[in-house]
Amino acid sequence: MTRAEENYLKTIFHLGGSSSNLVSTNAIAEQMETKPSSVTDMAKKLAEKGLVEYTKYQGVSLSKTGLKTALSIVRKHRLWEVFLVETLDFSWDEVHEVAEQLEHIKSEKLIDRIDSLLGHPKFDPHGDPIPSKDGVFFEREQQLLSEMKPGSIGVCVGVKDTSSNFLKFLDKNKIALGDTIEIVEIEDFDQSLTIKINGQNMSISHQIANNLYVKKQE
Amino acid sequence: MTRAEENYLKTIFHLGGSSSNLVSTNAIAEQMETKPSSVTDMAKKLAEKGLVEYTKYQGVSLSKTGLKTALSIVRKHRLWEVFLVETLDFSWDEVHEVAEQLEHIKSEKLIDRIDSLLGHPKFDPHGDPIPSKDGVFFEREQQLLSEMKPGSIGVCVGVKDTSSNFLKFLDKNKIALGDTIEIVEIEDFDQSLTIKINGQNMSISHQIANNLYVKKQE
DNA sequence: TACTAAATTTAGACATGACGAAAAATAAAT
DNA sequence: ATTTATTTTTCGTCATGTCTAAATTTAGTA
Repeated sequence: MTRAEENYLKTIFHLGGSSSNLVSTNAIAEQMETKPSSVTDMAKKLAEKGLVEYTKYQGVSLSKTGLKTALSIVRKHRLWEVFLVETLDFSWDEVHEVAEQLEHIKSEKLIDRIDSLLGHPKFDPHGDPIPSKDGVFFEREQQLLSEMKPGSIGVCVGVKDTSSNFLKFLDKNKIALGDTIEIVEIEDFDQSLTIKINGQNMSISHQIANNLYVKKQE
Repeated sequence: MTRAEENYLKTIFHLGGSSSNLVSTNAIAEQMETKPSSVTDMAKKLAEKGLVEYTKYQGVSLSKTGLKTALSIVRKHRLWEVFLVETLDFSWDEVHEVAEQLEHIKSEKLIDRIDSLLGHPKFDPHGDPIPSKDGVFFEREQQLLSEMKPGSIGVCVGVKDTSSNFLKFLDKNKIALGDTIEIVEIEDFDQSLTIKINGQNMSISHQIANNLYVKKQE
């Protein structure tokens, strides 16, 4: 399994291409910052190897083994992110790039030991679930903060955008995973929201709310 | 800098190709388990980039920047080995392969943090010195056990052969770095030695003694 | 339904890194 | 000094993964 192949599988997974759900060549190309023609080439190759199902002009989806492989890479990526934050004091906006490299290290023993060292974490620093060794993980019930109604209360459980810029913004404004957020008001004009967090009211744009996952409190 | 280039630089370094000392194409090919013709190709490329000096039919040696690069890779390799042993409980015969992969991870911050976490170790699990960030390292005074005379005493400080087989043999026979070894006798017939270690006499072949570095005690 | 626009694939090309066979240079030996 | 053997290089080829330009298919619209 080459690095390129692994990256394609991972991308298809992130675009939702599991359980016969088709992902378009264009979508993959855009996500990977490559050209559609390159994606077509690779789609053929992965289909040949039985890692994806591919029908010309229709798109690709992960096969059973393709999904298994993708999950193992995602598992490694997320565990390394936890390691970088917990053990090496990286901040959550610095870990992605490095984890992109570390996820390709081939050693089952290594990732198992990292997993143990960290106490078998269930979520990465951005709140994304970490698949278990056999590919099981629980997609947490969550919704975007932007989908909540005024008056409702939620706990911040994850971020959609993991760009350094967005994460630094959250740090600067003292918004962290685990914080409780109450929607005070939503502005009709621009959908910006007033939220109550850490006992204080603050205003955030729709775009911010659209990239924060919360778990609704009853 | 590609992975292949890094591996060539590392190999040239290990074959002693620094400070204008020429290393032959054949030697590199053998060490890397590749063909001399491939080495020639890469030698040209590295010379083009100013990482080695290369004269046709003469051999290659590392340039100043080539040496610097090689040292940084060796540093990473050895620090990762320490990490695997100290933090993740790998045994010293399991670390090489994984470190061969980890040494290519590109993140200065990562390796600096690993270095800190480990307390800035000076030697790797096989006794090889770890270059500092600016490429300085002290080659310890050492000699092969096979070069010692009967009656002399030394402390085991490193291994020449780092193969899993050899290291497992040492484990099995309770020979570890730091142990004091006295040469009791050398057999004329086959150069096998009787040594006193941990208060007990044992016999080891010349080949074993030829792969153990000791520091002579006065 | 026919036409256009968008998405996708094909075909030819390139860079990297490796290989084998044959040619060239160096080293060794008579 | 000339032949022989060894080392090293050159040359053509191949696999991987990418790209551009052109051709094809699909989808959308009049």
